[in-house]
Amino acid sequence: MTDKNIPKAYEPNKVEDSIYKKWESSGLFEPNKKADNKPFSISMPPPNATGTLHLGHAVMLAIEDIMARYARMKGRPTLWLPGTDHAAIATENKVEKDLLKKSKKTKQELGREKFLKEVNDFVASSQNTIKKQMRKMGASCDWSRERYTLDEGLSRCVQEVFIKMYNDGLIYRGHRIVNWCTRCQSTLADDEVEYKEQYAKFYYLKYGPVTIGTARPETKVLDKVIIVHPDDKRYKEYIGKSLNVPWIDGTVKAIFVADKAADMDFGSGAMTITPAHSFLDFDLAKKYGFEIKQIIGPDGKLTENGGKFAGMDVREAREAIVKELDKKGLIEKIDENYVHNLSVCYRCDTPVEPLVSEQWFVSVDKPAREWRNKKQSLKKIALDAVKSGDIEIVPKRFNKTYFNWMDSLHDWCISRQIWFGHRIPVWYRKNDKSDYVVSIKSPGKDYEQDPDTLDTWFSSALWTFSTLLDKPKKDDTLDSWIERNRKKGKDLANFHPTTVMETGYDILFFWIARMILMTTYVLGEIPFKTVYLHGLIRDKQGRKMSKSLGNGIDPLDMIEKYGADATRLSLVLGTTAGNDSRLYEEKIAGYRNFINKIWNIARFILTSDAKTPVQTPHGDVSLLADKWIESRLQNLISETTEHYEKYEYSLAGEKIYDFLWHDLADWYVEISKCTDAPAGRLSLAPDILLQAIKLLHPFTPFVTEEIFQRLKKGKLIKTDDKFLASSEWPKVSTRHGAYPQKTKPCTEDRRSYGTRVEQDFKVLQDLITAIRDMRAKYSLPYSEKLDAVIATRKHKNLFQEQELVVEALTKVRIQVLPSKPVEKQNFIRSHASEFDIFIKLSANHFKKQKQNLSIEKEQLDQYIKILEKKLSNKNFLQNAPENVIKQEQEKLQDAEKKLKKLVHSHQT
RNA sequence: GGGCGCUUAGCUCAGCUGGUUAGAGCGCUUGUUUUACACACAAGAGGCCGGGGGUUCGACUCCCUCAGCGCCCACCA
Repeated sequence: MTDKNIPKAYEPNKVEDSIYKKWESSGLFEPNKKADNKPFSISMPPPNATGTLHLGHAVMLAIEDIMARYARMKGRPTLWLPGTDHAAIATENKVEKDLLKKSKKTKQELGREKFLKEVNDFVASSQNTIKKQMRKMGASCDWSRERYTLDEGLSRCVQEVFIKMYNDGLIYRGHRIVNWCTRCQSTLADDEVEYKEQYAKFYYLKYGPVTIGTARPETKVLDKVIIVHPDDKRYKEYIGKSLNVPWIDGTVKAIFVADKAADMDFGSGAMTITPAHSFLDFDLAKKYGFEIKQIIGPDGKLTENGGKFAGMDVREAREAIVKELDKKGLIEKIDENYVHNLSVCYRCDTPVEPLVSEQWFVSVDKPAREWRNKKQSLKKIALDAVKSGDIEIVPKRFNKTYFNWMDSLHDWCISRQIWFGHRIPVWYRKNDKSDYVVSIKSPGKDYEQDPDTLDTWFSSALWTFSTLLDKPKKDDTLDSWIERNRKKGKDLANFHPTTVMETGYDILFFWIARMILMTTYVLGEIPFKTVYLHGLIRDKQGRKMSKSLGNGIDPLDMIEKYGADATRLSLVLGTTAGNDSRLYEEKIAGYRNFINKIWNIARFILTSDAKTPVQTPHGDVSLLADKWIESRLQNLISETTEHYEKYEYSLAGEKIYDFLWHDLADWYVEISKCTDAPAGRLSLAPDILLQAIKLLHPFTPFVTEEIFQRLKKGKLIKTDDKFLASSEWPKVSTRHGAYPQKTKPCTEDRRSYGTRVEQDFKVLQDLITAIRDMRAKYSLPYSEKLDAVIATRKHKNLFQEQELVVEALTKVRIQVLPSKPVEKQNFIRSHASEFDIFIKLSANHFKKQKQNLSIEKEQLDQYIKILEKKLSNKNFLQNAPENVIKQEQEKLQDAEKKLKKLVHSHQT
């Protein structure tokens, strides 16, 4: 069978989309019900519904697709569940900005309902973009089960979980200090705050008999408690006393309190506290029962407590207050070079104000539920899930990071003062906030729903199981709903806990930790058995990719230019779990070349008519090359399967790459080209290629599928599989009379790696390379046929057998002898450890070679003499700088080495 | 301050539980229109595996230490 209609170069954008469509419509992305192995499931970390595909998504999709495709081919019912995230603050911010630009209106002006309609419209229109882009990547996820964090089922789940937690006393409303973004007008969780180092003025202020330091004088208006360390001798006399102190807005009555919170070595060792605007001070105030008075309001302006500064925004107030302090002579000095960690909002970069506010919290320390026969807190359970080994984190070192974070976890503030998201299912009686009902439906007309929404991570935390639940019934409670879904045949029963959670290490805390926290609570089981963390993609210099630096790479551009397969390889190969990797275009181009290489191996096989296809794997394989490639393939299958199992995708991919290019293409195909072997021999190529592209398919689904279809159409392989994507994973076998597997190093002789066949073939390769080397060194073009004598005892039979192969690949006719030829005239020689090569040249040619040699040798000799003379010159040695002498010595050594080599290789 | 990672060829990186001659891609040098591929082929150059010390028959690999780079967490009034 031949097919001459194959493009010379693989053209990904001509085939990828249609291949994807065929896969998707065939239903192969849905779990195979006939498969009877243990199920494999993976929840896709949902990209933001309004985002576009970036490299972070691309890596995620590439790795997860590898996992899913591998599992599928291994015969496991495989579910990779896709979805999108409403990304509350991020989306709301975006729409807010657009709105302001478009119609110069704020969201408040528009009103809640209309604004939410805007947001939902925007989501609906942009959601499809990212879904299309995910398909471009080749992601084999089950679109029939696609979910959205704000869809009906998930919203219900979120609210039901809230209610359950409230009833269990795990969600409470509290007046506490929180991080407040004055731009978003909302609270932020601890980990939604970022810190930016910057220079700030640091003021030393006279406060009665002591000096206090601060970078934020505007918060200090009402300060009247001085904390000093109990062991601090300087302030011993004051402890417990109170005195009148002239201060910003008149005189305040200040008291001294001893607490170890004060650092004796920092500043003056004395500090005043601002309970309403500092986490540490808030705790101290609670501890001692001090008054907590708000100075800064949610609008970022000073409240009426700020006296004459009330109404000023923070910056203004700072200036005014510093002026006032200066006027009163209370400024001792100002340090201009103070490095300050400014806290900013992770979404909009606005400085964050810690302030006291009434919010909803999840308690992580209260006893929550039974876990291993003991009632334990959310935190304890989440710690145990990893400590016990039930959840395995890859790479392991992130266990420690996880424990550290979990250990120091505080109660989680879950209410956000934004509109887009899951509204808190709490209803207040009008005019009385303390009279409220927690329920999904309104309890009555005189009730109003809490205007706040839930932290976006609250819904994400339920992702692995909430996406597997069926449609809730009207009167379902969380428990009845879950109970029903635990029944045999239901997705939750089949696929939860999920097998793997794959994501970037940057959201270990945001997401992974919270999923563990919430899922163990709701279901009493872990959300996933393994967490695989990938690293971040950086540019070639190792910098983060960002819009402002303009160093970003758009994965879609790369797919367009080089194909999805090449793009995927560039994101997975040469990387390891948990480590960042660098990406640049040449790297992708390199993998494009590889894809093209595979294409051309297939093209060769498809277009060469000399070979009879192998109908069935058979035992009659007697040629060394056949045995060798078969042995290599079997090793490849066993090695790469092991790597896949251990999540070592980079290693697996590189080994397949190496096999296809450097074993199959460079040697097997080359040999098969030039041997006039009997039909049926050297014709394993189609089958070997098939096995290899199966192994590679999870990495490069498109090109391998395209090749498979063409091999099938050309009847070069025997298969009933509709798609390569749904074919069976290769198994290690001894078919084709393959030799036994390469084993671990033997105990008695560690040098005897590999099989006999592979060793023999290696020697053959060495011989061919050595002859080619001689051709290059002596400038002997391949157009000139040559004769050579190979002297070897050890490999006499091998070389004699492989005479034709050697001749075809080197254009040198060889004669194999057990010893060196007697007549050595006109021979050039090369020596290897187990054989010697003597190539016969014509008398003329030989003379020319000798001349070349002698000229080169003479030049080197002269150079060495000069250097030696220089280095024995006392003057030079005494006066020249050390590094120059060293350089000269090195030059001499190099030259001597070169000469030795030259003489050696030209010996006749 | 606490924790973690990295340092291997010019560049970007592999190298699993210690064991052949330390590998790959790109780049470089030389040659080649060899009937799959110039997105190619062939050959080659290039490495005290960050420094020092230790364990071992044997260390890129394990331990200690120093140096440089990077990340995460905490956060100082």
